[in-house]
Amino acid sequence: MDSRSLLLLGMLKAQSRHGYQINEFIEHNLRDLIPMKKSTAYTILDRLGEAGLVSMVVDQEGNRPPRKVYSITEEGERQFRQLLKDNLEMLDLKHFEEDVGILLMDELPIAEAMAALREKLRRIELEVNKYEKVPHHEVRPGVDMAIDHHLSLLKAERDWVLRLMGNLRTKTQV
Amino acid sequence: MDSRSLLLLGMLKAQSRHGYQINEFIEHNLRDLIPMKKSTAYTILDRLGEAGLVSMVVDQEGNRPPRKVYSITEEGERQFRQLLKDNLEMLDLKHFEEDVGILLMDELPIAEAMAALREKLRRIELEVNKYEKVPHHEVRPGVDMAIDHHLSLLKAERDWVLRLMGNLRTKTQV
DNA sequence: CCCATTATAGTCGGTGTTGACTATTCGGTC
DNA sequence: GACCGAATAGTCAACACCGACTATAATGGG
Repeated sequence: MDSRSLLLLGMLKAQSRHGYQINEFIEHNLRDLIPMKKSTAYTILDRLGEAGLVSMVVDQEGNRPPRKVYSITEEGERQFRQLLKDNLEMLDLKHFEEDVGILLMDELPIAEAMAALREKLRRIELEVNKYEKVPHHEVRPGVDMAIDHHLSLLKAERDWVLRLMGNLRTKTQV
Repeated sequence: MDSRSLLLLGMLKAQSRHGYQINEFIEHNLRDLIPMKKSTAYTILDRLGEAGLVSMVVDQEGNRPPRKVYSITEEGERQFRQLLKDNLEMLDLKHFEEDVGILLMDELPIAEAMAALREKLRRIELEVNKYEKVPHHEVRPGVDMAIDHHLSLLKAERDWVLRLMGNLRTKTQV
């Protein structure tokens, strides 16, 4: 996925880091936004290295386990810029696993479907509350924007489920 | 992915079909909603067969290539019902590749970022128009609901991008 | 009569991702 | 002084999914 390369290049553009730092940052700051695991990060770092977009030097302090410090190259910065523009233009059409349930909903008694949708709504509310309580992120203004994005779509989902439940209710009464 | 098993079980619950029919239906009716490819469908059908949730009989007509007709079993129907309830309750938290770009947006001159966002907006509009023109689906009312779902979220995305562009514009003027 | 298309069945290798695992050193706690 | 957790580095097998490929028979257009 290109967005993962973009993320790593972006992190290294801000400053060179060693692997542990990179994975720490992702785990602590981006966990819900872009879940990328350690092993994936290492794979992609290798690939970026082979492509000459990042370089790596070993940094040994005393007897400590050595750190491998990754930096972005000039070619990497060019690529980064292009990837970033592509990403901003991109409309990533998602396919929703939930739609399968929607599609087949009429195979279930309405009462059970409604119960399931109520549960879903509860989960959405929980998630909305969680994100609304997240404090502002100082270092990267982008983090706030991404969270706002998340929230907007969660709320749209909530509204849609509410509308759907309304429709089902009137249909039952007919 | 469980939703793919659910889809196949649901299709076979409505009626037994042979592999070609299944893939045809998905390709013609669900292409944008749940993009599942032939090879994946066969893999999952095999797995469902091993688990005893579907059965298969060969149906040879004359000299034609034989058809393998898949049917749902009783155990399959039980599983289907459970999977459907799970799916309706599910809140599938998506991770948005676009958020990587949002996150790193401040690495790009504002003019370029705005241009990219305008392009993105254009793509959203195209997609909205496309879906708004899709006629009602007679067989499965669920298809209409799923499309409505899609549209709701697309419009939420559009609104969010518009808001973001508004923010950027005022920020530039400060 | 030939050829392209459609109806029918898959298979198989490659890609991206992850979870679980393995090492080593240092700085504290019991 | 023994032991645990955090800091540091990865590796590797397994999984889901897909794209490209292979086969055969009937059918219809030229």
